[in-house]
Amino acid sequence: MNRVTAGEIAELAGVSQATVSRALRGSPLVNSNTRERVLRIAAERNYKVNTSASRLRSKQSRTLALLVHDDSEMGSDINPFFLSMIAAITKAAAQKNYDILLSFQQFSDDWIAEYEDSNKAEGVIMLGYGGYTDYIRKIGMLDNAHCVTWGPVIDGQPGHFVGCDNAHGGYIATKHLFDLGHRQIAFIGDVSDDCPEFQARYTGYRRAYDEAGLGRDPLLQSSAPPSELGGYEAAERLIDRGLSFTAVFCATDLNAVGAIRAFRNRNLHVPADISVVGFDDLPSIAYTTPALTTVRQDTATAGHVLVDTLLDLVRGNDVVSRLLPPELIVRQSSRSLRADEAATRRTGPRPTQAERLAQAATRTLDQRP
Amino acid sequence: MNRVTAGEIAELAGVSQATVSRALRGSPLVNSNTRERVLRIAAERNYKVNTSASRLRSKQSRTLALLVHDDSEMGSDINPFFLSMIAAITKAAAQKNYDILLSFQQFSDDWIAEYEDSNKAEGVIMLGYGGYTDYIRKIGMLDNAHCVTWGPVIDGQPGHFVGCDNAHGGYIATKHLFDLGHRQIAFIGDVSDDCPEFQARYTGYRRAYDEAGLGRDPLLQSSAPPSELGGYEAAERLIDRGLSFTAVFCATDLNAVGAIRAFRNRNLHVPADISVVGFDDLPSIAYTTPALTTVRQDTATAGHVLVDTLLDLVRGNDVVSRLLPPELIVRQSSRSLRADEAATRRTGPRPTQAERLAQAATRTLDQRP
DNA sequence: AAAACGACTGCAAACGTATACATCGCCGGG
DNA sequence: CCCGGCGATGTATACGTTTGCAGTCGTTTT
Repeated sequence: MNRVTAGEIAELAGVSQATVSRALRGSPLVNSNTRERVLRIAAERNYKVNTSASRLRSKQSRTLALLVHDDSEMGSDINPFFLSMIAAITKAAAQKNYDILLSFQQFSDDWIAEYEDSNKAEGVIMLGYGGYTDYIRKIGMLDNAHCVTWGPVIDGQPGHFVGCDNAHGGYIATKHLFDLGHRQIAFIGDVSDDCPEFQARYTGYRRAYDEAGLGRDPLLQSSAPPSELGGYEAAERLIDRGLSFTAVFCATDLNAVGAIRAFRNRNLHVPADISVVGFDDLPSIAYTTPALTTVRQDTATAGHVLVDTLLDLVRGNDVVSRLLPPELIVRQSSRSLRADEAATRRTGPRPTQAERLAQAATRTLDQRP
Repeated sequence: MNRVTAGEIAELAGVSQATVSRALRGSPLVNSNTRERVLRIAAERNYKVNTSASRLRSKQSRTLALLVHDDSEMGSDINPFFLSMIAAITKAAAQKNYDILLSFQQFSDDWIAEYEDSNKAEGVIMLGYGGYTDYIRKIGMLDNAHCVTWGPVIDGQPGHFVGCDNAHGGYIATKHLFDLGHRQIAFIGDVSDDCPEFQARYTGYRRAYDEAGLGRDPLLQSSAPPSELGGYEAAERLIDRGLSFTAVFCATDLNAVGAIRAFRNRNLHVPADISVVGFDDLPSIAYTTPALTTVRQDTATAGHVLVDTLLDLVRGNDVVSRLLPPELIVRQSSRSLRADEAATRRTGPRPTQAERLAQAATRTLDQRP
């Protein structure tokens, strides 16, 4: 720890310690010559402001706490999407000269008080508590709590939220498939009440259907927990229903990867027989074959909005929950039916996708976990 | 921020502020009845020690800085393995009552001074600077710097390091393949001087070969940058060399995923024709088919060791760089040749793996990125 | 010429805690 | 009966900064 103090710099510069403090903080009160001299000497001596003293006096910590939810006791890994969010938030905070205090502790009632009352942080950003709405609601009740949560934005819900516009994401994903010429598009995803995000994506899917003016067979929706296995099983159920469909929108990339595996097992090729679109743009999903068309949440923007919103809250400004627009990332897993049909006209008939789908519906499964 | 101070608690408890401080910090000086009363009142009033004041007075921040390397300007994502490390480090620190200050800033010379001199943190843990040995060397020169780096541990290198025993990891991975009956085992990975980690894994691979007492064809080593594409291309080169091999050890899971894709393209099945073992146990790699046998670095232990080492350094204890034992995670991507041979004896002859490999060597590639 | 002003700067008081040192009461040994 | 010692508490100071207030000095206004 540094032994050089503002007092010593003051002595060297021939001014008072107060002037040193003002010069360093860029106060307009100090003469520019004086400021320059002080800054030069401070740099020479490698002086750094003691943040503890500064914070004590100014009563500001210029620090935000970041609480990341962690299921790892329950076996599941931390959502890899979070790494991108954590980095984005930290960088956004750094741009505003705020530090980030990281924690994976279990959430508890007085967690926020713990950090704010002790002057460790001015506010808290919560990541991964989207499903824990009951907890969050409690926090929302604390009017004086400076807390912003990344998660589903629900009208009228107390508290402050920033999230991705999941409905719009579901809409553009599904519309993309319609634009490619698909007419029967299935949906795989968890639409239970616990997961407002997935419900919203489903809502967007239906809106795209409505807009296309096509009848939608409710049996094309297959519910699945947000995991690879969930997607696998949901896809099998879809096939076994014997319905005809040429594309699937999956509420999360994990579902999509599982679905693709299920299709492959039934000898259905992606994207030749079935186009698949996912959601989340999980970084490592890029390693799958074929590369997955998906909906990305722009984490850099999310980080900035989260930090800005929290700082507004801290400063007592009015704050509204905010929805961020997602972005479609087109990769090879979805392809145009129209180009397909043209090709078919040129090359003559081949087994149609419908025939292979019907065939798949009666085939036995190969071994699987 | 809290308005309740130790002085107010003192008044309510009928003691002096000093006694309150002592009671809260568990000093043996204070009578147990008094302590109990003070603690009760403090809890009632929701009192939290002001850390700024505490740190100013005690000159200890009870905080560690965590600097994570970030290439993202250069397009590549942050290594997902880091999320697990970040969480482990943060939890390990929390157990010692230390906070973690997170940063993805560009590394700079006075970064550590910045944090230590300002009393923001007592030390720094660096993640992802394994390749930046020239930078790290500079840090190592600063004797008074409290800095521990996660990365390759090289004898005689200045500075303090904690890392995985990559040589042993390469050894157990390769030995696993020998134990399954394989005799020709290829190696894919970056063995350039820039990457001591990968060199060490290669060393372990060779040690296993030596121990097996088998001649090792140097052409079975195919160099590859640590990416999926690198693995893909390296695997193609292996096939095109026309050598015979039944297994591959890849220096990183990314290479392994690429190699598996290349094999599939050449109609070689994993693990039926070729067994593959990776390294890193990247969380999302679990979504590949088949699930990848790999070598895991135990991040929980790594977190504890990093924190303990850094705290030793801070407290002036002697510190030695430490190697952590990796662990083999067996999944379906590697299988026993012996069981295979037994099955072949039962079911009669089928095209041998060698035949398919030779066939693959002459086949043209299908389209690829 | 006095007064008012503006641009700087210094003085000194907090901020809330930790801790060295002083104090106090009490007990037991000499 | 006194004194040393011990356990428990109080007193007072220092940690290094920020900032309200007062002061200085030179210039402009009346």
